[in-house]
Amino acid sequence: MPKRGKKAEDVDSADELEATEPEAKKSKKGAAKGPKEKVVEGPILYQDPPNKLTSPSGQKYTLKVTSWNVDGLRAWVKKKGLEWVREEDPDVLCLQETKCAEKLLPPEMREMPEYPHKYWACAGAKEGYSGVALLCKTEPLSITYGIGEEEHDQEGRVITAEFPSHFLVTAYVPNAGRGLVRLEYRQRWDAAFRAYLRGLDARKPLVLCGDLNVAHAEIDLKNPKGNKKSAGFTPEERQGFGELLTAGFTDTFRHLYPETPHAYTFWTYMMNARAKNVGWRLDYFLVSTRLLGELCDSKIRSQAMGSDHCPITLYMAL
Amino acid sequence: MPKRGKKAEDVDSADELEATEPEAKKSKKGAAKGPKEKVVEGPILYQDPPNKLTSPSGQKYTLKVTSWNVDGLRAWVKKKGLEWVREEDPDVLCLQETKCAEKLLPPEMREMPEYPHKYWACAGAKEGYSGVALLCKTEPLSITYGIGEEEHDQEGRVITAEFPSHFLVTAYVPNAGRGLVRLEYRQRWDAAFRAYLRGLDARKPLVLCGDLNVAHAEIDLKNPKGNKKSAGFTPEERQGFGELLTAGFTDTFRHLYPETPHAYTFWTYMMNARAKNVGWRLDYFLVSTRLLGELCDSKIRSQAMGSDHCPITLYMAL
DNA sequence: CTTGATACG
DNA sequence: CGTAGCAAG
Repeated sequence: MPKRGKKAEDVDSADELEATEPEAKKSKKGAAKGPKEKVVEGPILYQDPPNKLTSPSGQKYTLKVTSWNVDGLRAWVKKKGLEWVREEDPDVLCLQETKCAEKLLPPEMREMPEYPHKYWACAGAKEGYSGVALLCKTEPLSITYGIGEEEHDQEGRVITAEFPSHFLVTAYVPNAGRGLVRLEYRQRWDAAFRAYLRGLDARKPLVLCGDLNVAHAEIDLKNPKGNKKSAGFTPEERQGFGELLTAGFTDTFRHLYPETPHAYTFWTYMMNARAKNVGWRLDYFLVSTRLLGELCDSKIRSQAMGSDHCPITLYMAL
Repeated sequence: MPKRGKKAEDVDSADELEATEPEAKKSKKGAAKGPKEKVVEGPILYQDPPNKLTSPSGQKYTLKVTSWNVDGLRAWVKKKGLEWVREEDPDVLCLQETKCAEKLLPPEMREMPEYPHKYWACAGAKEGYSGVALLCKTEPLSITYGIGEEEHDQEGRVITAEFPSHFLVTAYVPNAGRGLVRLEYRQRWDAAFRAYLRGLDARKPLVLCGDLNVAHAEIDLKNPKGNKKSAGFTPEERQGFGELLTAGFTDTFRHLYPETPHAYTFWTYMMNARAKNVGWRLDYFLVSTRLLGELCDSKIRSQAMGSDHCPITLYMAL
């Protein structure tokens, strides 16, 4: 991800550059054009297609899940995040980066009668860091926190809900950090998390959602060239994601839309990145590959504001 | 000063109490009144009288000084503090609690062609703590920083400007702290500062302004009873102020308005204290007592917003 | 309640 | 750029 104080690694045209670049650009590719024409290159936005509500075999969806990295639950609530959720009305709501101890939850969040079953995981040590939540309309058979490994379960990053037909896992995968200071730890995490998911998958098929903190392929971020050494797009992290797919899981969005570019779920707050759609796809729904017959749609709700990530929604006919 | 999380020590009627108190109050002091009358006890505000621009002997003022604890220069600039200053247009502007390293000064502050002579004192160790400034229209003969004692000169609290007829000292006196953790240090400061001022005063008469972080007498704060153990109103601090007066200096505001109550220069941001005028007089103009013949007026600009303190202005015919 | 510095992203 | 916690007032 882009670093502070550096020259916009992931921004094709920073505001400062726009002023000087155009002449050179036009002289190259606009050679045939008349000198009067003013080239206003608007940002390439992404238009999510209409929701497909049936599975390949024509079954109507029975499960709607929304996942959102809220980047601070309290600020997100103030920015009307909950109103968007009420409109979307998923059966299960998964939140990442809540950054909020349970006792400090906003009352509006505590209430939510639509979701009587609420589960919170918070960072043990550092208050206001990490943290995930899972809210359900119907009660899960069971809930577990973490992935069963001491080293990886101190930061409130994973909640697993067991339902009759499947597991639902929500995760906030550790960021490799500025200067990749935590890349080595991230690789250990990736291996442990993969093993955890394999274990679940051996019992029941699963749905995994959340901020996996990696853009898998070049198509998954605006500026792949400039970010090969940035947290979230290193070869190590990308390969970790690849191994997850190899282990029997499928990236639902990319499965359904294998060639669709400019589909991102995160934009740095810096440099007006969101307005320019200079983003990354870091948030995913992965499913056990044997669930693909039940997959209806995997959506990116780019319009929803309130965080530096946007929400994503999955429809399954389970 | 009032403490966090406690029940408004200095607030006569907290919002929560207002709802329940009136009945009891009315039955006592409103016994003769009809039951229909609704007693709306508005806060007792302070109305600063019109500026007196001449000295007792009838000389027009020649020096106008404004002092303001800005509680963070950068936030204060954003809140249009400078626009108020431009309107007030003093000859010398003294600021306390700038909380800003010189290199981080807002450009608007750097400019200010009205004040070509600008002097900044910042805390050496802790960035964004303490700090005072002195801005002049005419160049002082000399400027010194601190009070000449190592122990007391690490936090950017004093600037002294020498002019032909007088010294001008601006100070941000150390707060005794929550739980009076720094009261002992404060007493050492008071003694050292007093000695410093005595030394100056032996050379030329002086004007001292700034946040002296003490309410001298009961008239100088809303709730004297409840604050005898609060920083800013302990016997130790009050006595320190008394000794300053004994040393040959006069509190100009109180000299001119010996009986005027509800005249404050600070209100905690908490509990809506300013709207209720639950405040303290912590900001002063003291002058060498032999300058009283040249004193025109000492004003409290309670309406000026942008900080938890308001500015004060002195007019002298020097 | 509000400021600013710092950690993290 | 923006959200946290913290220290200080």
